[in-house]
Amino acid sequence: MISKELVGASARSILLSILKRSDSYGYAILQRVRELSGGDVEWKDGMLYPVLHRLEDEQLIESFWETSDSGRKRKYYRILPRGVEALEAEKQQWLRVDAILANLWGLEPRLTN
Amino acid sequence: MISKELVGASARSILLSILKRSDSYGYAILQRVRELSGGDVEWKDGMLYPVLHRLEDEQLIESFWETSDSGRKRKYYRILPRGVEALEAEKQQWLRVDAILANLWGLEPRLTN
DNA sequence: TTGTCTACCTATAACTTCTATGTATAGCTG
DNA sequence: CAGCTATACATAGAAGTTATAGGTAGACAA
Repeated sequence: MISKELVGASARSILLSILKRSDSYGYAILQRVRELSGGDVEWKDGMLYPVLHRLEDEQLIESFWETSDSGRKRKYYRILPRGVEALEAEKQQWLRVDAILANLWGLEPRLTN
Repeated sequence: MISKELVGASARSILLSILKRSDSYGYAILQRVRELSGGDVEWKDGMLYPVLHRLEDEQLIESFWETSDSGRKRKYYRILPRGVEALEAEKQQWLRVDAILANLWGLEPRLTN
């Protein structure tokens, strides 16, 4: 299990990264995260939706409704240019902190780009 | 500048890592962090002390007073065995999340040991 | 018709964090 | 020696965040 601080600190980056790859909707995102983390990161839906709404408020993503073949309605999210920029900034910050920790832990620094 | 979420998520690991290397006290820790991060992580003292007290409450570290040559009193902190274990756990968590992000970002996975 | 999975949403209690502020001493400079 | 800066520690409380628990509802299978 991953601590809630870490989950919180990585949530926006993970969400934006998933949406950068392709548009998606809440339920599918939850499954994707579970899959990516091998079950270590267990987001509840009640945690995900407020974050999505927040990202939308900040105009990093936008949403649109679609109806699936089964007739079920899904609210899709799409990353916006501002979101791509924000993701890049968050990535740089993550790598910066990672470098500090790697240094303290005597790990090889990551070769960025 | 690093976001407060990331600062928060890394704070305990950074503190425990510093103390694992050697005992230290608040003011010196602040300077060490500033130095390690090249100024990117700017902890205020009002942010540090509550975290130190918290770690002490959790018995991950302990404190003792010393008087420096200059006659100034300093409250030193020393990592406890439980703290070393906690640090190792936090490290594993960090690396786990880092692996997820590295995957999403198409970076080389870090070779852990 | 009962249950499970899909799908979305929100109020609020609980928690955390930062700001502002306080105390006090050492040592330097004019 | 007055005034300033750096050192050193501490906490109250405002402001903010987050997780829990709860709610709605349709599709589908047993």
